[in-house]
Amino acid sequence: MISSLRGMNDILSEDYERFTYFINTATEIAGKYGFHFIETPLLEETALFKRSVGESSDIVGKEMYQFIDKGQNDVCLRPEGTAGVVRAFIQKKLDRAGGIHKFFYHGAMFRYERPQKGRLRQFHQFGVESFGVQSVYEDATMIMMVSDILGACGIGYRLQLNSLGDSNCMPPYRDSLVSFIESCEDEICEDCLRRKSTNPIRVLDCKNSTCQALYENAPKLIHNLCSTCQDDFEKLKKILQDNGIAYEINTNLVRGLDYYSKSAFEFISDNIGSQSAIAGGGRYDRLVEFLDGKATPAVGFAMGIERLMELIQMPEVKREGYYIGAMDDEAVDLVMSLAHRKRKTDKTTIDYKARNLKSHLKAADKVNARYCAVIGENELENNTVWVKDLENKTETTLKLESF
RNA sequence: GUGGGAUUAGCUCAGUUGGUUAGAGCACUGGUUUGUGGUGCCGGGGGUCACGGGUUCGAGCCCCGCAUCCCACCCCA
Repeated sequence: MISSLRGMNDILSEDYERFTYFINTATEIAGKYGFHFIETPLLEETALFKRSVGESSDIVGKEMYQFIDKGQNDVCLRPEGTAGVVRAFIQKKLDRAGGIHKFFYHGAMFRYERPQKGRLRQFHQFGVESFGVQSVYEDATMIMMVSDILGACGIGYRLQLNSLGDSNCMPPYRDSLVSFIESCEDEICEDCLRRKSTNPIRVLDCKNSTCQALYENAPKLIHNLCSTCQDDFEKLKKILQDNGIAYEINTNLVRGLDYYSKSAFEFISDNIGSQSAIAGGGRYDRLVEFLDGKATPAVGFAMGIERLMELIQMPEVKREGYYIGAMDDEAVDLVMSLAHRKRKTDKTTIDYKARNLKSHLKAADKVNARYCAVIGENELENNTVWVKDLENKTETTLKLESF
């Protein structure tokens, strides 16, 4: 037997119901916020991710499905969604067109990691990207949208916030942090030593307890923001407060992708195991120019659909449509024609075999039909059909024409 | 990449110190007078006990290997 690759799952039956319910709910809300669907390729040039996600990130460093195709192109299955959307935005020259452009997407992402609860090699994200809005109100709007989507699905969360600064305040902060790291270089772990030269900010969320103890005294970016970043961060907090969205500040929230600046946020669930981030995002004002576009402010987020699946409160399933069955072999042809007609307007299930009434009622119940319609000898003689409403338990006999 | 656990029917799981033909519940399926479902009753099918070796008169059970899954580290959605 051939089975699916490690970390790559089939989605069907009840899982599929939940999956599509989420997509539909999120799509509807994104529409209300004025976002439009964008589909980008699953396969992109490797350089796109190296330049956007960043070579220092784990994603690019060790998790990409990268290979050389038959035309000798170095390509990658996308590990995340933002890079492709930004590439499309630039390629369609929307950066030069100016104005505001808002997109949402959903689809498969690929990361070569060891699978565990809430972590797959092929997983699905729903994400949005907003281009051309520099205002911090848009950052708040992103968070409100995530909150709305989670709310509509009945999912509880904790929201963590941080500011990563901008090109004014980040570089000097980085320098002072590097000096600090060097001051205790002998005591930190190997990973941190590597991070010092690749992406020093990342040492802050090192899980090693010795390191954490040392970093207690490290300079915090949040205390070294320039006035613009500081003002925006204060404003963001105020907007969230005004709109009843609770948050906690996590100064160690740095996020694994290099392109973020200013607002960074993560939505956490405490009910799904150790892979607890259900949504994450932030501002990435420099990314469009890093990818050779005209400088354009941007902000976005992504949600991990598989992680949300078990948290979604599904609406109650209602009985729907018809089940049609025959009690006499002579009636099967008629049942077939009736079903064909009914399907123009209603969900209809039929049984090709003549059975007794009880069997048909059982079967109708099992497919969750609203009505069970049966044709037996009596009905055949009179050109009628017997119909029972399985919800109200009422029954009638109708002329075939009026069924 | 590093640990730990698991693997017996479609699913969830029993299976005694190693001893006949490996079980249960659910699911599936047939019947239950040609007339009433979701909740009655009676039947039925379904297993290379993950895979490969080894020990033994004898292995689902013990030993070794391997694969896969799960959980965690790491990182993230």
